[in-house]
Amino acid sequence: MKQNFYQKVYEIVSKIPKGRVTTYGTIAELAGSKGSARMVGWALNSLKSQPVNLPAHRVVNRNGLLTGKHHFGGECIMSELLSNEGVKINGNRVINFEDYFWNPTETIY
DNA sequence: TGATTGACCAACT
DNA sequence: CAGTTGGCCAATC
Repeated sequence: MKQNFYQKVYEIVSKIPKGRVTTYGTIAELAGSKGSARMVGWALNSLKSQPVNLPAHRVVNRNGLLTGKHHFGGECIMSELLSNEGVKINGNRVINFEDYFWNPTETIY
């Protein structure tokens, strides 16, 4: 069975290593639709009602900004989680984002 | 079924 | 610098 966009998103996000972050656009691209970064957010949004536990806090926007922080149930939750894993956060942005950036294609291959 | 929305991205005004 | 527009695709109303 072909994996849907959702399925791919879940798969990729669940594979994000601790202390790393990735972007919606990258996930969307790997999932098969580059322009569908919004769908990634949609998928993650559905996670709130699902029994799975994906590190969605490790997914940030293209600029390394924590755009989804408000959807974690709080404004500090996302930054707290990331900083707890070793990812330094400056307000709503990941410090040294390029250095923390995780490329799914390298791990999933 | 049609219209709206959505945790984005890029470009333009 | 802030606001708008177009694009992308699927879910929800």
